[in-house]
Amino acid sequence: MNKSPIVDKWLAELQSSGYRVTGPRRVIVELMVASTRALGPIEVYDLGRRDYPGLGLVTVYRTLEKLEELCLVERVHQPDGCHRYLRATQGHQHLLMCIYCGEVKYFSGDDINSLIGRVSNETGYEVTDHWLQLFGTCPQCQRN
Amino acid sequence: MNKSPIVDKWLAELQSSGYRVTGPRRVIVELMVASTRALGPIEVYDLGRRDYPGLGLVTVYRTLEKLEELCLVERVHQPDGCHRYLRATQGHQHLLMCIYCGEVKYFSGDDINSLIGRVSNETGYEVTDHWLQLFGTCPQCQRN
DNA sequence: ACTTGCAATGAAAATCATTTTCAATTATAA
DNA sequence: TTATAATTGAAAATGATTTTCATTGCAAGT
Repeated sequence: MNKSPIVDKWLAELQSSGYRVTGPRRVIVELMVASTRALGPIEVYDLGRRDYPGLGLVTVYRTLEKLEELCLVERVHQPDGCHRYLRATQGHQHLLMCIYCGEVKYFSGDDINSLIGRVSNETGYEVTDHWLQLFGTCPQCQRN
Repeated sequence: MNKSPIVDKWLAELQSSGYRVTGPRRVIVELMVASTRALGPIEVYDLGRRDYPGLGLVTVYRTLEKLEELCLVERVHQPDGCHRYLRATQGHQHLLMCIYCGEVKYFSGDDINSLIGRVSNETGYEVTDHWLQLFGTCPQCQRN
């Protein structure tokens, strides 16, 4: 596994947040940094064990949770109710994800913040979360 | 339980689709027709047993599934991964749901179909599903 | 380098929503 | 009224995720 400044940055981020840098975490970070696809916990588990055979699924869950907390990855909901994890983008973007392989494309939606402000005013709701996501089949998976 | 032409319509819909009209289904249909909130399966189960004590949770799931299939209710995803069910609206609308009580407000988003068409063209993805949803706390629940 | 305390680990068990199985019941077409 | 296939509810199974807990191993301080 080659050195990557981004991997180092993530590990430093963990460290400076009071978390320890361990073997399992290193492997998971490397995977997440390298992937352009959104990965499910089991995928991370399977891929991770190639480099670190003792890796436990529980640790995968716990590490992804911490990385999400540090805004290094984001958790993406899927129509089937399961989740995938993806390197976080700077700023909030909207995405189109392939439901088969997790490949992700970003797109610029219309400004959702003004929509949220408007709807919030009209309804009196305190809006705490929003989803603008598209799902589909990527060109690659369409061939399979 | 009072007569309701909408309840009758739903039951007729079940019937004409080859499904049987049974006690449990009648109760669930009455609940769903009457509710302005999105209800979770357990809620439907608890409410339903007031009128029909023998009602089983499994039957709730199965009936909601059929009602969704007939486009009489729609299933709403929540941030926590669970689902709620809500009387379907005519046409596709976007909603803002209270994560505590399930109260729902509809809002007109910008036309999402043109967005989908555009993104689909640009990426080569075949878009099969989309989410434009807001979550928050309704005025009522903000007081509790 | 060497302790040492506390965070992190992995296995197993627990949980929670949902689905399946199956024997008993019941709606409805004939 | 009867026959039959759909429907039911209980219990068990499932699948994703979380918790528990005894063991391991970072890393801060000597």
